[in-house]
Amino acid sequence: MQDSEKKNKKEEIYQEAAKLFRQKGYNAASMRDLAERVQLKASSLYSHIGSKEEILAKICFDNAHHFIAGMEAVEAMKTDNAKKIKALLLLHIRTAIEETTSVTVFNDEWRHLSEPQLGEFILLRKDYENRFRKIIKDGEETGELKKMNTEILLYSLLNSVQWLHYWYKPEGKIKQAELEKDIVMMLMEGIASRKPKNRKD
Amino acid sequence: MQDSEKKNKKEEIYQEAAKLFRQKGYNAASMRDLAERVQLKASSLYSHIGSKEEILAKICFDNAHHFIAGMEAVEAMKTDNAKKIKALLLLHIRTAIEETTSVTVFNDEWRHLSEPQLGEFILLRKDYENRFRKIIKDGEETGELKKMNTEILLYSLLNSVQWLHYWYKPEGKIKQAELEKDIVMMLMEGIASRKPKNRKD
DNA sequence: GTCTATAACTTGATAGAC
DNA sequence: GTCTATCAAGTTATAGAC
Repeated sequence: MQDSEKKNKKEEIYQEAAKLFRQKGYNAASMRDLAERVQLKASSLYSHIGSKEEILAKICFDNAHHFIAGMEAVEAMKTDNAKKIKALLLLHIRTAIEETTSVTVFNDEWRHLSEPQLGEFILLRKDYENRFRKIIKDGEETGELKKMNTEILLYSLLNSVQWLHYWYKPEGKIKQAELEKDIVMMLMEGIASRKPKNRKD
Repeated sequence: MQDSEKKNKKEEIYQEAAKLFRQKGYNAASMRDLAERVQLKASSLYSHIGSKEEILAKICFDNAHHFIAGMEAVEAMKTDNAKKIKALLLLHIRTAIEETTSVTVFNDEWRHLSEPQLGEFILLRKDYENRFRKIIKDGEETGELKKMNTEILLYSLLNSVQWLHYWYKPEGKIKQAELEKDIVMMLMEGIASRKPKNRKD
């Protein structure tokens, strides 16, 4: 089974739609556009899918559940909070690399969902953020993390890894291992080099 | 002159358009929408502006020039590179707070520009990034910055401050001074607290 | 400058033949 | 399941009266 050529048309539509939504944005992407890319007429799409928004919803909720599953795995880890945060950063980095297209749509286009799906999606986001916030707060209490505003810390971390797809090209020069190492180092220890001012050792 | 009420209609249209583009995204925002908000019929808008895209272009290029002007000021500073980077972070933070709406549209909606404006805009972006990259490289050479991949450092810094508007509310609890202090500290020195393991002083 | 009317087009989605 | 034909609604923008 040469998986790249034929296989399931429905699957092909979903994948091509994600690419299209990513390239043009949800609203600028038309069903005629999409149909052409899967070599169908626009009306034929509706034998496979229910509506344009159904495609967007599937992409958004699949990714939301993926991140929540990752969060559950991290919460179950028996380690300190700093390691849990590192694990979450890696979850974001790896997903951004392995599922670039769909995670981009998830990140950028979810707001074009309409109610009641929009509300449900926002609840899932909030749930994820709350559980991330809990780990940060625990880390602050144990003294693993610097004393600073929890919200600033939470969202600065998220921002750093949530928008990777805007510049990182998996096929480019930077390898995944280097990306993971440097981002984690930078966020945990900062960009400034330790000043060898009062060195003793 | 009660600046909030009457004044210039053209100015009002631009400001309201920025709000609308931010709320709905450029494509989902209609000229009828916009007209209603400035209490005109859609056709009357065209006595003040040339086209929908002209509004988007103005927002995008105004902001691009603002950031490039800020970059020029920083380049002219007679300080080390770490301080220049701090100054650029503050430029982003302050702009995000003071010009939330327009900087959001600038950040999120520029890709809906059409050629040749799109190409020109991308050149301005690249120029800004190149000049930022130069400061980082200088800082790496002098040993002010940790040794890590320059691209990762550049874009992680930019990501952290470019997407502030997604969570920071100027009218919320966190004050601007705290935001500036914590973000700069976090990026320069990381989130992990110095371990008091081998303390000597 | 603002309006009504409308041109010219694109949108998501459906009906029904094959 | 795919097609042609089409609908109803929405889009930006213009023409021309006032």
